Amino acid sequence: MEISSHQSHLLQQLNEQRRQDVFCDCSILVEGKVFKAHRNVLFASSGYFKMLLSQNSKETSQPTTATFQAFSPDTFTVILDFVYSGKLSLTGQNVIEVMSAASFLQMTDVISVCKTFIKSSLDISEKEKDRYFSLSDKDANSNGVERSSFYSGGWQEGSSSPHSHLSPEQGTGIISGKSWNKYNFHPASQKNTQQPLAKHEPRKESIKKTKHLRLSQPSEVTHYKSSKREARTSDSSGHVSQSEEQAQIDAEMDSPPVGYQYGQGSDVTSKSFPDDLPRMRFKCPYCPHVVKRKADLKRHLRCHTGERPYPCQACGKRFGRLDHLSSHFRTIHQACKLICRKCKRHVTDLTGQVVQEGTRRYRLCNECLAEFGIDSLPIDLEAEQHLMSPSDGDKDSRWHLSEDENRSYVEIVEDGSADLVIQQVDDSEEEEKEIKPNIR
DNA sequence: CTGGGGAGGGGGCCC
DNA sequence: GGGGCCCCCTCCCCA
Repeated sequence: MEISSHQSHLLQQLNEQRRQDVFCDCSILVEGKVFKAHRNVLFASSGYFKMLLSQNSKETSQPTTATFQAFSPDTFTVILDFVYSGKLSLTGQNVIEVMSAASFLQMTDVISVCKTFIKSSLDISEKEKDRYFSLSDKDANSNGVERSSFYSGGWQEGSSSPHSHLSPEQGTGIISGKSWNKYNFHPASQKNTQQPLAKHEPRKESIKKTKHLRLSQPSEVTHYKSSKREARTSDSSGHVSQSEEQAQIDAEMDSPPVGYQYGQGSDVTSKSFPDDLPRMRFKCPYCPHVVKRKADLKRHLRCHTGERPYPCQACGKRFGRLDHLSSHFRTIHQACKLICRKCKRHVTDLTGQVVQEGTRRYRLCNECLAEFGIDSLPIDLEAEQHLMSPSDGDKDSRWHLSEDENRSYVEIVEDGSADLVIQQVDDSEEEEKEIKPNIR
């Protein structure tokens, strides 16, 4: 006979003991703030503590003290509250740090939930953008989703699916039922978890990453490839099956603790964890990459999440970085390079002209123009400037066009590649008027 | 098949 | 922290 409330009751009791500092035999110091806890609970919840306390098992008479500087007390509060309640309080503000801390502490279930949270946030973001761009989309749902979600890792007996996943849309739910603590000991038990790594994986870049990160990683597939690239990768080596992807996650989970491997500002006072490396670096929860700045980590994370918040208003191609969009726009749509596309010679407004082919622009020298028998066609530079000039506002609305401008945009886009438009360009003037895509 | 060039993408770092 | 520049690498196309 099994009493279903026993587990939750037991956890509640332990939580009460923690709050009242009863039987607490472990102190965790986080940036000067002391957290009391039970080593049994920490051992059962975190791979990191398991390793730490295992080494300390022969000295059980001594209270264990651990010090962390890799994350804030607030973050550790979230983690500890989860350990003792199964409830994870995630917000858009803390999710990265909680995930980083969970990675450090080898709490794979927390990492999974954070990943799901981030992914869901991105989904929402994408939906909102799509809705914004699509005037006809009246059926968009999931409005007003609370970005701060409360994840309840249950000890509930009735949780049938041990790996059910939540999204912020769902609000509250169960992480992994009564067996959540098992993950910490046996990360491989996540093999069957339906946890997507991310909505959009970066294109296959394993070779490069291997070089940079000194870690072999399976190829990854982006969903934003150009058609040809997509066709090639989707049916060849670029394709990664769900199981392979999961295997990657498992490999990642099986890897040594972040702090142990990279220093990451951690310090365990009573134990001898190496800490030679620079402190206060930001560790990517998806890969071994470490950056110095949080902003760089945020940028780096986009290559895992596939988030591409910067669409080119001229061709629709999306970019994960504004500078990449700018570069793309200058190169593709502005013909900034003063080089003849055919003969590669340097051209100026006197020796060559800008050719417009659909939304693409490039320069041809007069000789090549004559060779191809293309006559100059007038182009409304003013309109072009209006078309390309971003308006004020947030990053999504910067490119929004007035109705007239929008019309001209559509016309140009629909020009197709067959029609070539020659534009007289004064280089000096163009530089002054330089069009800034998506830029303030 | 191969090499060159274009384009995209990632990291470091400065402002 | 965001924007932007520079550098480097990879992929892809094309001659």
